[in-house]
Amino acid sequence: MQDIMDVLKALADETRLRALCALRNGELCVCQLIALLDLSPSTVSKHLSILRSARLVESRKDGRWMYYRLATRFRTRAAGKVLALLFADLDPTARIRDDQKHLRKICSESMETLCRRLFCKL
Amino acid sequence: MQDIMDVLKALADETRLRALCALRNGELCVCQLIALLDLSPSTVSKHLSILRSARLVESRKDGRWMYYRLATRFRTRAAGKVLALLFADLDPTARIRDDQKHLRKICSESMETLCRRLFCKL
DNA sequence: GCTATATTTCGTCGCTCGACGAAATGAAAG
DNA sequence: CTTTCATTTCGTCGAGCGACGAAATATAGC
Repeated sequence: MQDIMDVLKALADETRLRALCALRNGELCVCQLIALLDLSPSTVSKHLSILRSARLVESRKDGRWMYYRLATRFRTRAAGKVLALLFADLDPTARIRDDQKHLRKICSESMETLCRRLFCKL
Repeated sequence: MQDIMDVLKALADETRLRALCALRNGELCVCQLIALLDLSPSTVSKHLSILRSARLVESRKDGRWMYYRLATRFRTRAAGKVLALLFADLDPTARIRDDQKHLRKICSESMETLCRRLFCKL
């Protein structure tokens, strides 16, 4: 029951749904998610830790960058299928379409220049 | 997006999941749900109004009793399927099994005697 | 070993949420 | 039409959540 509740509570937040949708096309660095979601690094990090606790995402550290991706094996039987259903419903929403467009722009940039823009106040 | 969020937020609460599971076998009166969930009438009523706002349940008034049942048509395409997946995962949990047992006892009683026990403090 | 930098942790603030009791509503029974 | 009773609405309180900035952590490059 707790596992199921963790998953549902993790899903019951628009920002986290946006992050999950963004990860559909493959792993992303935290700084790319910060740029996409337009929130403070600490806030984004907290959201990602909630998603990871629910086993909806997995993470991998590479040098100074931390990459997050959708989980491959889920904690509850339903989680994967629920996620697929949610994605189908979320795909056509304006917010997610905007995010996809925004994400393409973000990913076209190198991570060094992205981080420079994010952290050094230019 | 708001529709999807309403559904997910409605599902992200253990009490409301228990209520939904209880309604799988057919409609129930508010007083039966009060007895099952062991919460104050106002609290249960509030939970049910949240489920109704999300279009996960429908209601029907019959005399002095208000009956709630699972919705037949859902607001979002995913909702019905998500619910089915959740039920499959919830069914084997201890909490839901206890509720099923408890519910059989509650439903074996007439609503008059049930309400008498609930409201008149005997 | 420092320094710079990407991310997380911690503490705090304001808001939402779930709980309740009291009061309001509305249908039934007398 | 008044009373009774099932349910909902309202107001409030405490707990949890999402936001942030500051400080801590960890890795890369000098």
